Amino acid sequence: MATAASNHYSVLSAPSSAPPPHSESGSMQQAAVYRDAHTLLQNDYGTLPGGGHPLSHAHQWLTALSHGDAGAPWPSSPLGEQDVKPVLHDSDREELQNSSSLQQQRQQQRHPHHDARAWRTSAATTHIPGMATSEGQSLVYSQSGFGLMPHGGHQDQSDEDTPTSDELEQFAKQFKQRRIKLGFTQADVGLALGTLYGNVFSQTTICRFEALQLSFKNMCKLKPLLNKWLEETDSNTGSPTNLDKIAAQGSHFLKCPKPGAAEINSLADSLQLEKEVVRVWFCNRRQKEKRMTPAGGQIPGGEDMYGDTPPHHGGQTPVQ
DNA sequence: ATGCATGAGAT
DNA sequence: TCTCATGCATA
Repeated sequence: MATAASNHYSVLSAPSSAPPPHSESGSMQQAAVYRDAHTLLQNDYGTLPGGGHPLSHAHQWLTALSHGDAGAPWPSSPLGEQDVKPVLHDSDREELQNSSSLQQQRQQQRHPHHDARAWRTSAATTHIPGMATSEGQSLVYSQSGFGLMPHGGHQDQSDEDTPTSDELEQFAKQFKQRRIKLGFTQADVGLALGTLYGNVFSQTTICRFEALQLSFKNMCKLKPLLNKWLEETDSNTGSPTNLDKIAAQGSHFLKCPKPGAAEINSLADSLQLEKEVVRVWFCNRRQKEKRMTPAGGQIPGGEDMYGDTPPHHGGQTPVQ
């Protein structure tokens, strides 16, 4: 249960002297933010030290800031169902000595931690039994109610406009799966985006996207690009995967080990492979069949699975 | 995968 | 001056 580790979200630990409510800086960021955050946002912001700014649209989810003002750490959440968890910044301990760290702290801390989890994570019951050590700061993770999108506006578009955090989450997951299946690394994708649409991104960014560690706004911005890349790459690679193709040919072979030109054609077409490739595949397959069936001719079970079959000749093994 | 750093834009 | 988006370097 306490899977705290994996999700870094709570890191607890204020060593010995937990600093009292950090001033605004640190606390605010970590403090709040969760999917529902938006809701809160509006209320909270005003309180920000800087003088609340209109970041409303800016960060829908992640920005949940709290009013870090001295005073109350986080408002209880207006939401309703949330979990409260203790959070602490251990980082401070590293250098809670000087002020210089202030800036960094807030920035750094916030990213990795809450942003991401802000929207999506949450639910998991991971709550740390921990306790707020000395001061007991607690956070509120919301989780279930997300319907979230920015408040009352719109929220259901799936693609073009404002995706739901759920949609983003789903997309990210799907994206990662496909990317892997297609055999691309995060770095590849980032680079591809550059050559494809002009915006190059680093492995870091792609990674963060997949891990939902970017701000909501940022995710929304990147999604279309990644989606486009995915579609393009996908269609390029052909719908069927290499494995799918092999499997398809394999099953076809069972029915007709010696397909005619027409059949090869249609098969090649449906698999988006060159006719020649398919033809050779069948040749190899037949050959293999012979090899495996001794003169006596007692066929084993029928076929060995069709999953292997590396072509000899022209066959290149495109395996990912 | 993530800590730390930085430039850009908003305030 | 703060926040955000992003990247480098590295565990």
